[in-house]
Amino acid sequence: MGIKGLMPFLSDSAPSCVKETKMEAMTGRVIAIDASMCLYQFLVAVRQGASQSNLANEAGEVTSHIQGFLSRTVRLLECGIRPVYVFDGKPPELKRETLREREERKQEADGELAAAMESGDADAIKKASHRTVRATPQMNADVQELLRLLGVPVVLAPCEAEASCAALCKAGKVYATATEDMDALTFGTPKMLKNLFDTESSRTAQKRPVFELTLSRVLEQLDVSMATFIDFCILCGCDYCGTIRGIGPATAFKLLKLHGSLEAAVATIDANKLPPEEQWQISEARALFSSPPQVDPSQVDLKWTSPDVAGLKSFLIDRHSFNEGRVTKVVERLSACRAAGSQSRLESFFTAKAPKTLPASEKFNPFAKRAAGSPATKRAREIGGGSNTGKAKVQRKQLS
DNA sequence: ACTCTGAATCCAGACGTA
DNA sequence: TGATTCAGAGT
DNA sequence: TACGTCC
Repeated sequence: MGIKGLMPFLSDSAPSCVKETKMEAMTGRVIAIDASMCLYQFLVAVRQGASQSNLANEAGEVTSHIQGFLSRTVRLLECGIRPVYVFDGKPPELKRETLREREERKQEADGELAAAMESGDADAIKKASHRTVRATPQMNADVQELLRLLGVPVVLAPCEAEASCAALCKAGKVYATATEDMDALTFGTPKMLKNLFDTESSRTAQKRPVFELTLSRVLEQLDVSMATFIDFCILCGCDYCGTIRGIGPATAFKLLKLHGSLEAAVATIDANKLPPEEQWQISEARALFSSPPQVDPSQVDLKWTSPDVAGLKSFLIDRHSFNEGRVTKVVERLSACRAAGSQSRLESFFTAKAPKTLPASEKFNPFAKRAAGSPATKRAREIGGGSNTGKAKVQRKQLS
């Protein structure tokens, strides 16, 4: 979920916070990853056959998530990235309504799935089954065991994973948080990576680059404090409050600039357009974003160790019916990158990156008129890091 | 006229082989 | 669930 | 690159 419409808004209004990069550029870095989100994605994506069923072991237990985590993690390690997987804890009370709605939709999908199976409509089965996915405690335990065997650190967040990722990043324990969820920024992650796992797959031809977002640049170019940014995100719409019809990022930002505080901005809105009281706990949402329950980074000891080969084989082959030959290959890949695993980045000499201040002229003005005329203004994908020398690198091939 | 929101729609991993 | 596209409401 | 397979 995250913050409604935040990414397009930042691309347009604070382009200097977005930098294009590649996974290969992350070699030697420690990256925090929202494990619960990965788990969900693997369950949705790793499927097969007309019935779109998950992979399963001989006992009939789903193994899609194990397959997904295994191959992705090996890929990261081969790339010299040191991943830290952060698991969700107990969801905050404020999220209750969001979770209730989500569960409601899943139950609807359950019904649709049953109906589709009845009628044998393969297409409908496929669509409905993707919406009925639920991550079970057992699946979380499976993944944690796998990661332990791989020698990759696991962090159990007390509450939202994104909040603990942010804490680790603020403390300098990780370089960035890799997530698709924009509220990582709202939780205060200094750096986040978006699309890190996008594969250069063929079909869609839309190989999006990895985006590196820098929170300090967001605040600088939008010319707001962190507190105001949090208020802005709440007004845009987040998991913890309802949304206000007719208010999106652009309007939300103008209102905050005009009136200073969230309360003052909201006071100018027709009262019966606001969500009901119980879904509009502004100050509670604000508190959750600014000081959420999170791990204490000083208590977290991150270690990457050699894999427990025997344990890994037993877990994958005996317990989960993986093919022995394939597992052997995975183990070989792991030991191959182990040698390169301790490599650290050798770039600190060059990157004495001067924290160049953004010229006032480049600060976002929400009241300025848009540059008219340019026909390509529609979706200006200027994400070149704001450098004015940046030629618009338009390399999009539009066939047909 | 222009901009924005919100509903509708499509899609969702990673690997190896041919 | 997110990204993208389109229609229509709001300004 | 396109497509089938992983369990």
